[in-house]
Amino acid sequence: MAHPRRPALVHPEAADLTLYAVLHALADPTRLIIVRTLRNDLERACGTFPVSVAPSTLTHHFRVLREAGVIHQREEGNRRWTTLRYDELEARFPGVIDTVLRAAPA
Amino acid sequence: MAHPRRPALVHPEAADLTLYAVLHALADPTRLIIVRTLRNDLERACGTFPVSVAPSTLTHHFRVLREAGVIHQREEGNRRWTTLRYDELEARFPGVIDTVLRAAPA
DNA sequence: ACACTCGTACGACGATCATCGAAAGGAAAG
DNA sequence: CTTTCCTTTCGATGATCGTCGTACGAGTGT
Repeated sequence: MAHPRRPALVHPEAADLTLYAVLHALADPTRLIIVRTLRNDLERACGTFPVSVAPSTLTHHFRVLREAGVIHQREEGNRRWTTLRYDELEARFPGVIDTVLRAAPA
Repeated sequence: MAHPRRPALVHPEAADLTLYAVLHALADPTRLIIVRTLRNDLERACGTFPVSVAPSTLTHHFRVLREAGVIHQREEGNRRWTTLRYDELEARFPGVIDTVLRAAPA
């Protein structure tokens, strides 16, 4: 029994986010693609992001983003739906997401 | 003869900067203190930053910032003077520095 | 029941990280 | 010349990172 039950998804409170964790989460090409995609489309399933890494690597990046408070994930049947915690990030670190996305390569 | 001559300080061209390296450089409390200090005061000597790490650790952080293109350093006698490459950063990644500094804890 | 899909958990790998102490260089001051 | 000061290089440490293959669990659909 490797994983007896899917562990509950942990999302830090908005007040507990640190700028360092957010910046570190954004400082990676694959994760920045994820964030930019979510900034355009509201919600997406894990497998539908235009990235080119192995599935297990993608899971790792989602965890980094989730634990930094950048994304929110909810489960629905077989899929895991992901959204950007844009409003909370904007309230806590105003302008950071959009400024970084605007500076990021296309 | 450990270091026969002080190696010339390497500063990347503004066009060669990557957002990932800049974000990674900013994603550290000590380095963010350095950047904020330089945003206020134009130029400072290495030893005059309000940080609490060992001198050799400080040298490491300056190298990370320098190689990411965030700061510029010049030697003068015994001291090494450091400046923020603000105009170049602003031209390449508009708003990133100030937005991050505004979001950073005091 | 069966196969298929979606996404994860568990190692494992080499690479990089932040930190420090010790030693040393060069410059300045005595 | 000798001492002191500023900052570096080197080497080491333990931690974390990004990547992947493999195995698996839970849902979906036939």
